[in-house]
Amino acid sequence: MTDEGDGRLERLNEMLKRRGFLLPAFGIYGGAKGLYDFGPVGGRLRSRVNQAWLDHWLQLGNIVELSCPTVTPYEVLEASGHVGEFSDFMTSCKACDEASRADTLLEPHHPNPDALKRDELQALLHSLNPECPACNATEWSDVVAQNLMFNTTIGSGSSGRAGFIRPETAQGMFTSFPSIYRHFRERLPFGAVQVGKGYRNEIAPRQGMIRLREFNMAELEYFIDPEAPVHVDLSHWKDQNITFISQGTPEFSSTITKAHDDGIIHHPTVAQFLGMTYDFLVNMGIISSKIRFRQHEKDEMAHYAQDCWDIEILGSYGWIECVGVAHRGCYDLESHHKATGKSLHARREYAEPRTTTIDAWTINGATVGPTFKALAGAVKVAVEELPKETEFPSQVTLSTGDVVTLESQHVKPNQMTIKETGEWFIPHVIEPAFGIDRIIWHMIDHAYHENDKDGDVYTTMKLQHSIVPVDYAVYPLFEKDGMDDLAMELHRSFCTTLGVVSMYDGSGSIGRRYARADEIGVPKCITIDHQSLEDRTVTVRNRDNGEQTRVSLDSLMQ
RNA sequence: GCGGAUAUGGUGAAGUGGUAUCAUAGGAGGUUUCCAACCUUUUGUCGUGGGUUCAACUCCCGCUAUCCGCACCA
Repeated sequence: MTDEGDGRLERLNEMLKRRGFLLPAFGIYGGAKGLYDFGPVGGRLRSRVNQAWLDHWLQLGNIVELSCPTVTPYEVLEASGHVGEFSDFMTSCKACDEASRADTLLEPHHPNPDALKRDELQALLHSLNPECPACNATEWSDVVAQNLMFNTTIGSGSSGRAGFIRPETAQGMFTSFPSIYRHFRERLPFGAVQVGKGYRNEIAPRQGMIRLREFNMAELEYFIDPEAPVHVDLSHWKDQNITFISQGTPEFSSTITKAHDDGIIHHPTVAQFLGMTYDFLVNMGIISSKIRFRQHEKDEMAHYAQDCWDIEILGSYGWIECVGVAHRGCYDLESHHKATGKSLHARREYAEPRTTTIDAWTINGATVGPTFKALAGAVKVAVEELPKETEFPSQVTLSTGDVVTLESQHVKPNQMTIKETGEWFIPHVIEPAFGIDRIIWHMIDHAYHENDKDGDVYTTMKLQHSIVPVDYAVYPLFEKDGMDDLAMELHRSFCTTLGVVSMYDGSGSIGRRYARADEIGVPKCITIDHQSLEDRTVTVRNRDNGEQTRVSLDSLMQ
């Protein structure tokens, strides 16, 4: 086998271009860094993976699909924290105007300038005055954050509004929370999924499909009541051994079920989603031994996250993070709630209504007001805290420090019963976020097989049948004697069947056509030969073992 | 972003101061009753902008992109 041999990655990339899986975008203009086309073959593959992903999560039964805009107002991403965090700190030389990264300038003077905050960088820059690499001057402008999001203006001219092209799909689902909440009759838990594009203006996109400036992502935002008991059956994953890396531990093998029982995975829903993610990846053809779950270190996690896992896949570029499953707490909804003042709460009804009986004193507004004027508010608070046995007149110390004497005319008995049937809270969010491009890359990487055939490399794409770009290739053995007509009839029949992709190929020898089909992973090739003309039977060739079976044409056309 | 290398048909590569070669792939025709066969024929190329020159794919400079390190990486 030449599977791990030298140059495999180069041959794979060359094939992906030649066959139209993946190509540099805008190639006739020289290409554009970090931007890729899914070509004539890859386009179909991508859309099938997207659909498979949606179908997988919709199985939960309480999930809706959303599609939110990529163009997003500035304020949304400011509230979410992206404006602050997706940035590099830049400064410019006052003499020559050359822009430099502040942390880079300070590298000779500080052990770890990356870790500094903007103000610290600026203070250090202005005290040390490093030389400009371009002109050797030592005067620097204030440090500004240069954002890694693509910014844009929504609308034009003076009425234009600052915005960004979204760096993730999640924010649209958070800002849609009220309508999702209403859709689900105000009953948690529920979730929203979205498959779409995200954009990050990376400084250095690298490694083909691994770091892109425009990428396909798929996210689920699952909203839960943090106090509600969770009923999740994790027994489904009790037998699958998976490699884990937990906080502060070396690699070890366990199952999702056990990792949750051991308290390594903190939340049962996180465990469930890790299991569902594992199932999805394996269904897509990812080799199970090349999947591992890595838990974020405490200092690696975003401050609001309660638990966070990367699902990494081993491929030609090493271990690559392809999915993240994060328990984000109430951070996102709370942030948008604070920024807008709009309610992003859910209601939790008590099992039994809680009644509070008050039997004490309150103020008589008609007399307290004129008597105490500005202090009346503080008087009310103080009076309502007095025990029922209090006798008047009475001296009371207010929260302001003032001491007042209350006469009986200032107060009146306060007797009431308050009944509360529930309370409002901000739901917590558990978010599986998938990098679809990275997953597709690894599907291809794992499906790509090279065999030695008469000294040449013979390649077969052993993609899962559910997501292959082409389901059937239909060949006339020769394009004459009516074999071509019969093949075209079968091809047309396939094409009119919903969800089936068929490819007619009459060019070249039959062996060459099989080889072409193997290279893009067509599971079944159907050949019309002379016998077909007599008895309407055809040969069906299996991609993975080359075996041929003879079946009736009409059974295929149904 | 820094350092190094590279950029020639769809793909992979040679090569030269006088508009370019090979393999493979693609189209057409023929042959062949099933795994990249063969024959004929055909399509298509020097990343981009500028400079030097009678003449630049070739030399020089800029840009863009790619690859490898480093750095960065939600």
